[in-house]
Amino acid sequence: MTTTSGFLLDMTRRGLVQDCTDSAALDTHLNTGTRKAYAGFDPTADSLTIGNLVGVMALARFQIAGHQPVALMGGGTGLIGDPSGKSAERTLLDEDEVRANVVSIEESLANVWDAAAREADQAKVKKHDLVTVNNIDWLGKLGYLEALRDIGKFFSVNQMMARDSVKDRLHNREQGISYTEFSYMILQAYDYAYLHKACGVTLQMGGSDQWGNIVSGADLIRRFNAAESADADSPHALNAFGLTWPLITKADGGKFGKSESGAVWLSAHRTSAYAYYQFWLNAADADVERFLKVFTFLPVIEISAIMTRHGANPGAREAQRTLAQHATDILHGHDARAHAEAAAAALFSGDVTRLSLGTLLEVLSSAPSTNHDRQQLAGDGLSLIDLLAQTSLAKSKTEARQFLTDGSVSINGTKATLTDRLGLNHLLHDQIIALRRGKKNWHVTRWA
RNA sequence: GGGCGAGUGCCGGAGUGGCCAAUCGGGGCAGACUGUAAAUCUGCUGGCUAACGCCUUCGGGGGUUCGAAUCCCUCCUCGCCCA
Repeated sequence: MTTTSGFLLDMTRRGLVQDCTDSAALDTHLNTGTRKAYAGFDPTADSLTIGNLVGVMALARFQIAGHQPVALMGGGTGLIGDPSGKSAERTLLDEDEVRANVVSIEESLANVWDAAAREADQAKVKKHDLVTVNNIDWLGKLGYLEALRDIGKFFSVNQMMARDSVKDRLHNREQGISYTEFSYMILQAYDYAYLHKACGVTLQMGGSDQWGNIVSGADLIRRFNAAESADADSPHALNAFGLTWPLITKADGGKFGKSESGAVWLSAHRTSAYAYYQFWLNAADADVERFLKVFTFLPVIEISAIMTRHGANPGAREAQRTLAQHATDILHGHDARAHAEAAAAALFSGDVTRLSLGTLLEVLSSAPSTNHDRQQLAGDGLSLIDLLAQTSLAKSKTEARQFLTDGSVSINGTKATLTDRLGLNHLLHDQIIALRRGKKNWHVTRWA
C-alpha cells in the first residue's frame, strides 16, 4: 500500500491537534491502509454554523489524505441533547424536524465535498467519497432493556458523574440535569462502537469539548471486544482512536463565528455567500494565519509565504483576501465567490449606478428591502427623511434627520443631504433606489 | 411566616419634591483618520417638530401636591437575614 497519509502531520502543522489517543499507533494505523474516521454534527438547526466548519474541514482533509470520511448526523442523539457546555437543559426537537434538518445540512455541505474531491484529484489520491450516516437509524431501533443490558453495564455511574459537564450541572441547583441528558454520553459512546463494528470506523474526531465522549466510545469498544473474545489485546480491539482539535478562538477574545449581524451559518439561505465572504475578509491580522491553516486547503508552506507578503504590506490584506476567496470557494463554489467579490467591489466603491439590474439585485439580495408606491415619487417627490424612517436604516424620523445631518446616508452611492427629495429620476432601472447608511448598511427600496 | 433592602433608559449605575428626558460609565450607531482592520478623536443614543416647544418614560395601580423618578397607600418581582 502506498498511501501518502500525511493526515496527522498535516493536522498537526495546522494546529488542529489538541489531544490524540496513542498518536504513534494512530500514525502507523493511518499509514498502513485506507481508514475510516467520523465526526459528528448535531442537527439542532437546519444549518450548521461556522463553528462546525472545523469538523467538516477535518473530514475533508481526511479524505484528501486518501481515507474514507464519515459524517455522522446526530439525528438520534439530537433528540436528546448534549449536556457538554450547556448550562441549561435543552429543549427537545421532534423527529421530523431533526430529519428535515439533516437533509438541509447535507445540501449545504455538498460544495465542500466537491472541493475536497478536487483536492484529492490534484493530489492524485484515490478518493473515497464521504458517507453520511444518521444515528437515528440504529439508536432508533435500540430497545431500552436491550440498551441497559448490552451497553449500560459497561458504564460506571461513578465515572459518569465525575465528568465536568455533569458535575457542573449537578452542583447547579437551578439547572439540574435530567436523566435523559445524563444518558447522552452513553448514546454517543455507542455510536462509535456501532460504527466501529458495522462499518469498520477506527477514528473519531471532534472538538476538544468532545474528548470525554470520544474516549468513552473508544473505551466501550475495548470492553465490547473484551467481552466477546478472551483475547482483549487483539489488534482489532485496539484500533479505536480519538483525535480532538482545539476550540477556535479570536485574538481579541471575542467569540469566533459571530458577525455584526449574528451567527455565521453554512447554509446560503441563512448567511449569503456575500456575507460569508465578508466575514472572512474582516478577519483580524492576528487571526488570519490560523484561519488560513484551519479553513483552507492551502499548503502550510504557501500560507507562510502569504503571511510574509502580508507582513510586508498589511494594508493590501492579501491574507484576508486569500482566506475569503478560498473559504467561500469551498463552501459556496467558485461562481458564488466571484459574485460576492463583484458585489463587494460595487458596494464599497459605492458605485451601484452602473450595475445591471440583475447584478444589482443579486448584489443587494442580502440587504433588507421595502416596497413603496411609485406615485409618491411623482411631482415634488418624497422627503428622504420620511422614507428613511420607513426603512431599516433609521428607526425614527429623528434618527433619520440625525444620519442625514451627519452625512451618513447616500442615495444610489451619492451623499444625500437633509433637504433631499426623491423623485422618479432617482430610480435605477425604473424600479429601485438603493440607500446606504454608513459604510456597510444597504437598503433596497422597490417602487411599483 | 417574621425582619431588612432593592426595582431607573440596551446594560451597569447616579439622582431622593421643581434647574430631570433624567450626571456618569459601558455598549451601540454615525463622522474623521485608516487597510471594509485596530487604536484614537468628534457627534448622537425615548418620540414628534425647521425651531420655540410639545408628548410618553424611572416595576404595576391609586393618592398627596401648583408640581413627583423623588412623599403616602397598595399590589407584583427580586436579593439578604431570621424562623
